[in-house]
Amino acid sequence: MGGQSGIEIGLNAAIVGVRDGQPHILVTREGNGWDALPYGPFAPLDHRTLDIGLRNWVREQTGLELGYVEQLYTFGDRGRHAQRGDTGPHIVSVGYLALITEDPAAGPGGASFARWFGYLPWEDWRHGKPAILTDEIEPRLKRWAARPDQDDTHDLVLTRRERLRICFAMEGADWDEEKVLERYELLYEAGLAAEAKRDGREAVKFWDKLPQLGRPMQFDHRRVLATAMSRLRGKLKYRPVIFELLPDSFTLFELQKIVEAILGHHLHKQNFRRLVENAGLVEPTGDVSRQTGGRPAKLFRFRRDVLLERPSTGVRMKGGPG
Amino acid sequence: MGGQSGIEIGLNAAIVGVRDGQPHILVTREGNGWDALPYGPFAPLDHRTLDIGLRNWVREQTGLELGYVEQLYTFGDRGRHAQRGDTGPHIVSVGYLALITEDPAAGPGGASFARWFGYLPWEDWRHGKPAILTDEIEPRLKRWAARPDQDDTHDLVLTRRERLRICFAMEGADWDEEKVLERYELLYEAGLAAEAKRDGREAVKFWDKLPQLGRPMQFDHRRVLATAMSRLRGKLKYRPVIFELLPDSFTLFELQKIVEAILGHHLHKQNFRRLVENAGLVEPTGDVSRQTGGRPAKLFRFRRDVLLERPSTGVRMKGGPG
DNA sequence: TCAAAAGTGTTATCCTTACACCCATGT
DNA sequence: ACATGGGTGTAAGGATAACACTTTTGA
Repeated sequence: MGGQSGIEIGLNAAIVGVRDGQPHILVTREGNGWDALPYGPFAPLDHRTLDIGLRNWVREQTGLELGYVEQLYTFGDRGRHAQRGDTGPHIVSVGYLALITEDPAAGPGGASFARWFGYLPWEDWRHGKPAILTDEIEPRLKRWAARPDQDDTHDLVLTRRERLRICFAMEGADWDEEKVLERYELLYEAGLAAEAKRDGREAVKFWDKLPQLGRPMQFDHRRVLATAMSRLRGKLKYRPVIFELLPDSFTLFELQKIVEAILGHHLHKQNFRRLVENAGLVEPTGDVSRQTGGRPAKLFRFRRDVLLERPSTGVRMKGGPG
Repeated sequence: MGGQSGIEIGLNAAIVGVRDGQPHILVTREGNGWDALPYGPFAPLDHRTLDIGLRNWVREQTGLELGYVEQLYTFGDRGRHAQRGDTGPHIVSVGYLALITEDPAAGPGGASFARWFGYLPWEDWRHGKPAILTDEIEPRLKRWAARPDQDDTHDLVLTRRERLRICFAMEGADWDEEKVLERYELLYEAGLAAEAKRDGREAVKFWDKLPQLGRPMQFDHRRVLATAMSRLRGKLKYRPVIFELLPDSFTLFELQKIVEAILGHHLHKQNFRRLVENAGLVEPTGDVSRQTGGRPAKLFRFRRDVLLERPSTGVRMKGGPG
């Protein structure tokens, strides 16, 4: 077996917060114009665990004290962490999802908040099917699916056409909001993500000029972001994680708007309210908010007791009219 | 920030298969009498990805060609990978779950199949509440909960008593079959897992003599196994992963018995059959099996098409009479 | 007065759960 | 005959999804 040399572990955090009712992530803007997630190497001599390393590192860089933190996945692909020369150590990156309540103060590294749909615009169906899907992505994916897939090393249980059907709801299939990562990875594999070109993938030769399909990111950070979005969309439905993004008190409408922003589609108002209340997720504070644009709304707070109650509670909900 | 030195990435696989209707895992028996999961270091020069590294490594050691493989979690705790002296590199371990259909041939390393409930006996409720819980674990956990928890570094959202209630169904709460990892970690933290003593944890001083609470494992492998069991119990309910453990054709009774063995409790027969059939998970092969001890049973096979259909299909099922 | 959002009420449908019962085979 | 597991039918209950409608505020 070959040598074991020069491994470094990178900790990346997709730190999600809400500003103006929209989900944002904390990014740093690099010199080459590509955004990056907050990133730091794991230093085992300083940090007892990976989680502690991540927290310490984010604190040092941005002053943020992270609350909810969840490990997502560990990626080890050579070639997706490359930048030009690539003579450094092999980097294995551990992705994290963190949820915060407030706007972070801009840290020394110049971190700032950016809308997360800027990176994955095809994931936002709140205003109907995104034009970028119909106009740009689908036609190209169809061409890609028509080619044989001998060249790629993918477990060939499914054909390209079947994968398109499942991931991108082609041929009348339903759009599965949780398949964010699968979609991004497919776009990368098809050479439609700008990162594929940067990494020197073969499939890119097939395309002449490509519009920008979502803002690209440094290293494999867009993949980490996609993983974070997948996880959050899934977890929302069976754990009360959404409240890690909200202030202490909020109206049901605010809650709904944020859930919709995370899921990327509209929900049915009346049923949403009833489900949330019946599930015992919230309790009224007694106050009302008059900033609603309409009738004043009761303010609610998260009932922390639910963490001690039923094993699974979340905001499970199918789609509905806007 | 401190130095970055001597990191090694270990790949561990909890390889699950079925023998005699019971789930087993592939283990190697080490010199000191403690079992270990198949383990190998990640060699980035040889392997393009972590998954490929794991597959190659398992192939070399056991001759097994893994099918279904899923990354579980990456653990970086110093002190839980220690063995006596501990002067080696810091080891970050990436845990995997793999499912196989057939008994493996014993590999050169002397790997063998062991019942997975041997390591986590409190997880098997198929014959009622396990005696080891009532007789050994619960009384000790109550004593542990009565002590203050100043010494441990745990995010103190919950008290020890609340954690017991949630993880171990104390005070009338329901047993959540998916909390396998949380339970094992709590036992470790309380010093009730033999690994805690090996790792030199403080809490151990509190106990005089402890019976063996499940077979311990080398390094943090029992934690990886617990993670695997948690994941499998959860995933079963929304993805058709169970069929990765079954031969091409099987009776519904065999299917049910294996699901029960994974979940650790009995299911309601009639409803199980209907749910599985209604969900379109299986189709009859046309043959029957006469090895049933009763009326011959129709043989079924997994309908691979479901992978192309509804976004979530699995064997979701609440408990029922035995 | 109107737009915007807060709220209430009702109903159809599906899924889960539970119970009752008959069928075919080997010993 | 009887034990064992295979297999079918049906009904109660709860959760979801889809409607329609009223109320209260600010502009």
